[in-house]
Amino acid sequence: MEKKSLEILIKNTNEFNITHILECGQVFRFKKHDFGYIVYASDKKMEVICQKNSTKIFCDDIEFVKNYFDMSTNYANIKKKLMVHNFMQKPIKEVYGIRILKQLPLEMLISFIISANNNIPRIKKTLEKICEKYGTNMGDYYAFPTIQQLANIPIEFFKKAGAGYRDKYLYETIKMLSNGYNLGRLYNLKTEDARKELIKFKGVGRKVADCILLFGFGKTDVFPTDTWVVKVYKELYGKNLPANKVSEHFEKLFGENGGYAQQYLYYERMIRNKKEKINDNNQKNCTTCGC
DNA sequence: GCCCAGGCACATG
DNA sequence: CATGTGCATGGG
Repeated sequence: MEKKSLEILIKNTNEFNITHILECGQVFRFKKHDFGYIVYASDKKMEVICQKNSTKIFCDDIEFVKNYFDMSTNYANIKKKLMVHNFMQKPIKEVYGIRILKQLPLEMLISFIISANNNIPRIKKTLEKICEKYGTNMGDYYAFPTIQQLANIPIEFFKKAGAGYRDKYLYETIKMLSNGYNLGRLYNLKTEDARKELIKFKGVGRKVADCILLFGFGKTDVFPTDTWVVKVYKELYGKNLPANKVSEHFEKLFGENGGYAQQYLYYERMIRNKKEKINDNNQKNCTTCGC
């Protein structure tokens, strides 16, 4: 019983670049293929075909796709506002076309608890194992587990899946959820109040809460600060500041567009590090040119 | 072996 | 309020 697959065609512009959207660290359940990507979100699967001038997305629910990729927001307008600040120009030019995906709050809560002091490949692997074992079988993929399904997971499984010491944070958080905590209520709270609520969960501090607020609840006035953004601040202002102070600084500077600015700064800094590493390795391995 | 990764909980000044 | 420490685990 194959479901009918519908198609949406999106022109590649400075406001839509599928690689930058997926690789900028806001989403973990996707796989790269030679034709493009397959993206899994809540209980949906999206097949992304990359072409020269456009991107095709196949899914059985086109309205879901439009909402997921935030297609009703005017990104050109947002970028214009961000580029008032000179230091934003390079990141926006380098990693153009980022959009903030509208993801499932439950999936963000679990994903970003796992993300703390972790690396992206391992975060991906851990989430994949959880979905494969406990998510609903959708035929050729697995949905993200519901609260009821998550509540069936023994704590040992989280460690086996690679969550490490975060196993107890996941277990405690899921217990709170299955005892009736209403995550959806946070949509209607002001950012500051919603953040206080999220920090009540084990394994959720300021940074993890801000990622959930931005990627799960669409609160674009938050500016999540991780180790890379701390480096960005150091490079811009010449001094180190604790992460919460860095967040406060940029949230004041960018206001309602802080989340968009953060994605550009975070991703550009991370890409730059990756390039530097490759250069270092090339130098080490180079035995012929004497460089 | 070392250091680091989309930090947090917890203990202590 | 601020600062310091331990933490599972895999990759470079």
